[in-house]
Amino acid sequence: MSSVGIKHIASLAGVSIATVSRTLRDPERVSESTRAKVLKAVKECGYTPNKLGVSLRTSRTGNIVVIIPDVSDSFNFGAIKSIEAYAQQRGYSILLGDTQGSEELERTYASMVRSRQADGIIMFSHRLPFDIDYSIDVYEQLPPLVNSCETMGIPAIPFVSIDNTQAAYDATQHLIDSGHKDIALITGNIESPSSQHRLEGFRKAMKDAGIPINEDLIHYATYSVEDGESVTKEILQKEKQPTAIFCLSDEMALGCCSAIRNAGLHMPDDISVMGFDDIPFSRYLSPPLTTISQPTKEIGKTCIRLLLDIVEGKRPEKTEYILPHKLVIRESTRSIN
Amino acid sequence: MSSVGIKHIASLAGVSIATVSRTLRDPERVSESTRAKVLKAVKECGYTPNKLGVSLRTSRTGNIVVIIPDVSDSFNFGAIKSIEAYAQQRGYSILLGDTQGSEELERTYASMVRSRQADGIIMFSHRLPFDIDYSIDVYEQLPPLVNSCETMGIPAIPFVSIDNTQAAYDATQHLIDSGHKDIALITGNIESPSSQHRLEGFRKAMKDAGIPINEDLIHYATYSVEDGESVTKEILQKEKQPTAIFCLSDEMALGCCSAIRNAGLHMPDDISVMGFDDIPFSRYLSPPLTTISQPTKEIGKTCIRLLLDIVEGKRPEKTEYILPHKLVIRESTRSIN
DNA sequence: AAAGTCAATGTAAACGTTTACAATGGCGAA
DNA sequence: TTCGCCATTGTAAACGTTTACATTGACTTT
Repeated sequence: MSSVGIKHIASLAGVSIATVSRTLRDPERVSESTRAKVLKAVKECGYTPNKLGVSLRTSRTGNIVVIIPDVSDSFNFGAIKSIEAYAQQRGYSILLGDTQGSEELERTYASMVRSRQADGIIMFSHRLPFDIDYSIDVYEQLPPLVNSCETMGIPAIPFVSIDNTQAAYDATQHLIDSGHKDIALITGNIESPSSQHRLEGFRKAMKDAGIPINEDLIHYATYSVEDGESVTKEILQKEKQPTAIFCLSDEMALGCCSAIRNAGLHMPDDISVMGFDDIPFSRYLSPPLTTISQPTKEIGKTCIRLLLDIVEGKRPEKTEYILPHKLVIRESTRSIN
Repeated sequence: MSSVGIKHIASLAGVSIATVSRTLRDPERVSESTRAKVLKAVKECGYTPNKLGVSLRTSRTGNIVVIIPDVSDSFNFGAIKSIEAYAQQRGYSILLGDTQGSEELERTYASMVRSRQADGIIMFSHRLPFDIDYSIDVYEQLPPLVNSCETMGIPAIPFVSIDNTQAAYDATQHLIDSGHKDIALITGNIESPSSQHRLEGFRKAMKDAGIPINEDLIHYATYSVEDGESVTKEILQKEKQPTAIFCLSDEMALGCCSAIRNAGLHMPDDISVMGFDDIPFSRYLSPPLTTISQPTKEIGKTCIRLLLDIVEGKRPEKTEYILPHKLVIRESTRSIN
């Protein structure tokens, strides 16, 4: 991979470097004949402008970094895809940063904007990935940043999400309407606002229905297949079993279903399972999973639109964007009335 | 986000910019007292070196771009994770580029190394993402590049993969050993070498067993859930049905299983299903999927190790790295002897 | 013919670093 | 005292661009 610069092209075409630059950025500004000469030289050398030089000069990179705790969590796919599509439309590239949940990696990727390798951040996690000094203006210290699906609880940072409380309320309500009273709940990482809100929604629905909550039926775990499986195993070993299990993510529900099957039980006859997220796989499970569907495409698009506006200097009107969710009833739950 | 540069720190600490740079890169080279002054100024301003400036000067970025047709294909997870882990260990960052199968996007991401935003590429696709001139030395024109799971058929480009032919042979052999003769096959995108080799392995196993191949049972599709589902639907509508279906990816197998269930049939009693890849979900399916397991962690680690060596100037000894696969027998296939 | 306009191009500074080379000064050896 | 050494620091060039400003010369207007 040889390295030709603008100077080389300039001398090859017999013009100044300014003319080469102009030919490439703003072709109208040069005469047709010089343009031809320059483009010929460019083609001959396979010249590509050094983006470092460009970005250094213009202080814009055209890169957006998307920070995700785990790319392998299927829930994020929809959002990522629409983020990519829209970004590309506006001339930006998306750099995906998978952090495996590590705060250190979150900070590493986030530092790409501080160190001028990217123009903004979309963050799928609730931790602020850098330190700020709350004694001085917070706004001034923030890079362009939008929160997806989670919130950091800092008013200056816009976030896009569904109403997790209401969604969990709706899911719980559906189970209650179907006659379930003994409902076990498996949460995601309880430090994340999304988990907290979903738990809250569950409690509220139970309370509104006048069903006392048995705290033993609330299990604290993480949004992973493995936890769904191991916690369900525990649940099934107890003496008194719930008639339904509400998993706060579909990934967990997947593990949950597997544990139920391994115990020789059947869904939804022996036990109902409710998921949350509606990941692409859920409809292919057997039985297909009843769950809460999030408008991931819309979430992604809203995030990136918001972020690019901020990058380009427009402050967003709102700082909270709550998008509608949907209860998707499939075959993993049944009425026991 | 204020923007302080090295100059500002220098004047704040009362030293030259060279000293600031030295303090940060090679602290031993400055006296303890100046070091203290500089570090104090750095902390006060929250100074982070502008990576563009650094990279421009040093012509190294510390970034590796990983180009994947589709992050949502679960098969890639294992490799990505180990790539990330090892890269971080060696001080590099991974930028994930999802291309949605678009050649244009492949080229966009690949151009990051030509435009000096990244040092090398790991490519999960079989298309060369830039033009090269075969009339002059190919080696000279290639950026640091390693192929994962697919090969571009260019000897100068190292690739890491399993022996797809043998793996498909083994899978087919297992079905044959179990008494299956009428085996339907669903391929991935037949332009990819991996699909071609797997198909080849299937043919060879059938031939070696003396079973004539019914070309009507070979279906050309893509490695997606949707295709697995629709093709299986077709298969099940035919008069004479196979006793087994071999899907060349687990994603397809997932759709295949769903179609079988929807047709009111049961696995493995009515029909056996063989997958390929052993994605994380496969063990959680009902019934758990019999499939070929790829050593994704090893593949990823080999790729990144190879690539970083190339980036740092060492030519790899070999250009072909074939890692061992494994037949994983679960419950979606049965013997009909 | 003189003045003014305008399109096309060139010159040089700037972006933020690293680093070769030069300069400084303290200290020990002769 | 003089010299050389060495640790520490500074100066300035370089990396590859973009762009404000200056220059040139052709053409129009008076």
